[in-house]
Amino acid sequence: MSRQPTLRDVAEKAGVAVSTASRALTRPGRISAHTTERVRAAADALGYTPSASARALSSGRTTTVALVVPDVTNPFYFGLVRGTGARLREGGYVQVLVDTEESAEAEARALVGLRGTVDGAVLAASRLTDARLAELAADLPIVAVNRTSPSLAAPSVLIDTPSGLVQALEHLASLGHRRVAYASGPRTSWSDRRRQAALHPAAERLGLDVTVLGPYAPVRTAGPAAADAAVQAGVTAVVAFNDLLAFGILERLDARGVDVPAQLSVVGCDDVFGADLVRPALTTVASPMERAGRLAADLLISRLEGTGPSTGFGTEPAVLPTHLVIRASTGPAPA
Amino acid sequence: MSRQPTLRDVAEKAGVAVSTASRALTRPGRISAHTTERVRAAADALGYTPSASARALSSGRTTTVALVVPDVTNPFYFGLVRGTGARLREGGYVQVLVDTEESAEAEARALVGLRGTVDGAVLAASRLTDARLAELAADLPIVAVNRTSPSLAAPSVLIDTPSGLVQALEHLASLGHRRVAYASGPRTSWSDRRRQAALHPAAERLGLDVTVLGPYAPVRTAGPAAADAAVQAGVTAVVAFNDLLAFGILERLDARGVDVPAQLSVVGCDDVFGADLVRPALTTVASPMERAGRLAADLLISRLEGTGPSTGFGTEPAVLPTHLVIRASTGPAPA
DNA sequence: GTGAAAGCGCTAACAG
DNA sequence: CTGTTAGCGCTTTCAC
Repeated sequence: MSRQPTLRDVAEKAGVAVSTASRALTRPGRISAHTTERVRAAADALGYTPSASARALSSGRTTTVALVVPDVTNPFYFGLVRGTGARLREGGYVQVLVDTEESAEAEARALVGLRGTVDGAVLAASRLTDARLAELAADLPIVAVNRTSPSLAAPSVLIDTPSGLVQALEHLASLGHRRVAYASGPRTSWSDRRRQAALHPAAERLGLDVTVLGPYAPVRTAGPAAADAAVQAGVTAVVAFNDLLAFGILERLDARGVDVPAQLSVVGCDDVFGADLVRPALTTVASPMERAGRLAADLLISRLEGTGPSTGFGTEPAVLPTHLVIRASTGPAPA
Repeated sequence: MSRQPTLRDVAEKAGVAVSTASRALTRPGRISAHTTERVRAAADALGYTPSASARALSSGRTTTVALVVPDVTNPFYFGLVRGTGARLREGGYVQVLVDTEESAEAEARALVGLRGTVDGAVLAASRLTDARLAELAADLPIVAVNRTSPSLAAPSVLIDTPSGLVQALEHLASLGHRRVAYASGPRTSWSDRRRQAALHPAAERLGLDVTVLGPYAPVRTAGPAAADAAVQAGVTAVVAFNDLLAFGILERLDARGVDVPAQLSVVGCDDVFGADLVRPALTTVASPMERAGRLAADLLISRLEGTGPSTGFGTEPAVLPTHLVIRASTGPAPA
């Protein structure tokens, strides 16, 4: 190939002005059918494909949006990826996924770098400080998922995991458990704080004695420590910050010969891939991630296209309900 | 904010020409320390961030590359994502992930849409036809992973799963198995054909009787059918096209009360997340996906920067070895 | 309905 | 070392 054909080449070949060619290709209404046809023909005779950056530079729009996640390989985000992807595709946008590897700095860098490359972004579990987030949101339309803050000038959607945890507590209480442990997540985790805040009042109401263990990293390898701590604490049930942690707990318990659920019940959070693969299958709080993704993309699109509920700014976060999925890892409290 | 500051604003504020500002910001060598400092100061006083599309348009470089996968939520690709991501970051590139949802058309569309947005792309398990692939590769530097073709004018890296399968066969033979089944993948899968081709000669050499079952979709829900077929075939071991399928087989076997590995041994492929989570833990062929990712990114970068082994074109595919991970799902053949 | 021309923000020669 | 000057390929007024 000598050189990618440009719109100019197309126009020349069709015998029209570049502006006409541009219109014919992008706004098929205002040009005569005949001309449009000629241009179209010339375009694919030449194998013409528009330059994204040129188009972006002159129009200010890229029709692509970013989904920024802390870790693409965390199964928790799978549903989100699918949900935003589906809605975005319907809206004619291309989705690009950016992995920040749990780093606030990488997240900020990506967001800055993306300016001009994407029309907007959906931020999942953003690690940014409120201030930095607000600052970046001023430059790029943003929708946050599982993250919000008073100062945040962007729509957000929240997964109501705290209420799911309360359901888990009720479930355990109904099985006769009295002493349960909560294997907490990272101290810096906003989600963990929300969960703990919901846990204590519910425990009180249900007459449950809740011991907080941890904090633990939300990964499988942190499970053994949590399992040992739970056994030590003498509880009959343990609720984990997330499924990954619960997987590790299950493994350790198995290795120590502690029978689940006969001696100890285990509850996870998120219902990720694998939760029904482990033995015993994990009772867990399921989040409607795909719905969350669709909703987030929806909010972003209406913001981008000026449609929808005014600006969406200052709106209360959309809160999505979760539900408890009861599997084999929970059972009656030991006598 | 009224308007994003441009390089021009920075230059004005610093009292220099835009070109000087440009150089000060991007090539800190050729400008006096003093001027560079002034420009830098002006830039962040204004909160200047360069426009990606303008830069791309005029320089022809975007410093971002795409990783195109059939399904981002398939754990098989996790290592790849990490590998390319790491190498790309080291090289100063931004990685964007594109999910084609197993559709050749979406893949082609993405690739065309990406032209001008990315400098190149790593294609994992491309679904495109040879012709279409060659055509697109002419427009955009591409490196293929687990896909190659005679006509392909792009470097490629292959995972040598076939040899891993042969190791699995040897393992089974050494355990006394004589009759084994292969639960095959999609008929259109290039990988499956390669695997079958390796399977038969090895089986012959080892004196194994191999029955091919399927084809099955490479998903967990296809497992039960495969499990039933294996039982019906009267084999003592079954090797699955991939781990997902093996998971489904394990589940079904458990449900039917068939003891693994006492009555039937099961081997998977890929060693994905979850393989050591299931019970019994799955014996499987592990692929060095992270290495593959690094290598692919490496090849792409040297192609982009004109470094490395000439063009890399016409090069033989790089082949990466796999190894068998023996866990609890395989054992001695039943007497 | 169609053409001419003016940039979008930046980089890259080419002069000094 | 720094300023001037062209564009990169496209969209978009503004005329005709």
